[in-house]
Amino acid sequence: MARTTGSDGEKTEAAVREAAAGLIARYGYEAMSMRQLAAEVGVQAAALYRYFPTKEDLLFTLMREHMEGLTAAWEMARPTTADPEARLAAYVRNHIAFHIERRHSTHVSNMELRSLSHDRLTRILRMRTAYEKELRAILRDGTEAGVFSIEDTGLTAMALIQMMTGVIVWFRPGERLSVAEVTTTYLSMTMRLVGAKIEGAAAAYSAARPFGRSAAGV
Amino acid sequence: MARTTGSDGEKTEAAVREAAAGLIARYGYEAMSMRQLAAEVGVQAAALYRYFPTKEDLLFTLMREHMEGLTAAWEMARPTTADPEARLAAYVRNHIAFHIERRHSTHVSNMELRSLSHDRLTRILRMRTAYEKELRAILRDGTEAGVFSIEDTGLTAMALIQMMTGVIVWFRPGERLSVAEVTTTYLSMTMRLVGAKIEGAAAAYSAARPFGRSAAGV
DNA sequence: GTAATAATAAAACAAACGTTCAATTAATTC
DNA sequence: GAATTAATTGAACGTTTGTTTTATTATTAC
Repeated sequence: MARTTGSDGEKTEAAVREAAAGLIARYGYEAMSMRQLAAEVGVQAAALYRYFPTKEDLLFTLMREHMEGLTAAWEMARPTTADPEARLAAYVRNHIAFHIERRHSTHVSNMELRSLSHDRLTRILRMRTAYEKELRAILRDGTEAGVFSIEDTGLTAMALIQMMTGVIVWFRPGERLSVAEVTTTYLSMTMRLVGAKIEGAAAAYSAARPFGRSAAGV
Repeated sequence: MARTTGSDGEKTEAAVREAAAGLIARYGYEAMSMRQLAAEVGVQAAALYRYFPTKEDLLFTLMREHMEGLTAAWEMARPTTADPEARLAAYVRNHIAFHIERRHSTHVSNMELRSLSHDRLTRILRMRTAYEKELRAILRDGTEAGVFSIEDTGLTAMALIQMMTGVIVWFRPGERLSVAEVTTTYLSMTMRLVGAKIEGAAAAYSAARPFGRSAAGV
């Protein structure tokens, strides 16, 4: 056989991306074979090469789009206010919502960096650094304004990001806690961790913002 | 050739473990070939099978010994006092020290769980759960005693562990910060995160820290 | 309806994989 | 010093890997 009835390049490519993210998240990049991926999509392995020249190109595409999506989400969510607490709350909300929503690509982007070529690794890390820099700026501003008490901005930023991203390791939608509850708790922990001066600030923020991305699911 | 001069089973096995931890941490379990590992050790691939029947046995051994080591280290470090703050401080210190000291096997144990068979995965996860349970007990005791203010014990435990273990992602010995400095800062962050009631409690525990109080605001 | 193009299948490739086996030599035992 | 055991090599096995090539069919354009 050859071209199949109803076949469509765009649909196939999208199916490949989604299946790849799922398989790599579950089994790992090296462990996922192109034949396994093709079977998941419902095509032959050779068909994959119409969309991605190599396996690594596929991996890189997933990672690049993950980082572009994260950056874009933050640019949408970033508040205009200069208030460090409000900005930090927005950062936490956006980060958790995005990563829970895209668990698979988050796993891929965090665990499979070592499978990228040097150049591509550099490109992904540059995007990641730029994103983290936003958090450091918030922490620095807050410290200088006296609303946070932080010992080391860079170290605190890393600790916060590890803590927040770690949600995807144990969080499963539909279990004990909702996304909104998790986000609220993480927001409180974050505010205490950075020593936010105003007591109950976290609670105030979580009460005042029932919208936001998908945080309002309950 | 056959047996080489000065060859010793115990030494070779130790060399295999160490080289395997390093290679798996750097390239991943699936990406590391037995030939690559053998070359690192300085033997032929077939020689590895004298010590580990399969590649997965090797992985499992690394993980089991990592968890056994972590458990043993905590049993040594666990204080006899009932004071939740002292116990939490000891837990944080032990966790960070152990994971920085064993970066490679930590990477292996955290990233390669999916390559274990079902039974072995269960065994490793059981050990891990038991270790994490200790932290939850401390947090619960502290909350009941009124010295911590925590919203969700289980969630806080996961957040803390992710935060602490995340150190190995960015920490490199001999760079900007020493192990002692990192530990001190993480201890402060932890105490604030759990809402330790006694103001300055974190500072008290880190009284011996080698740098100033609000040193790095930049 | 016919020509052009897009999408896929089927088969094949060399390379690399984990693992096994027989042969061989070093160290140990008595 | 002969017999035994421990440690390792070198070659080979059957699979599986990512990828390429060629042929074939569905869809689109005119």
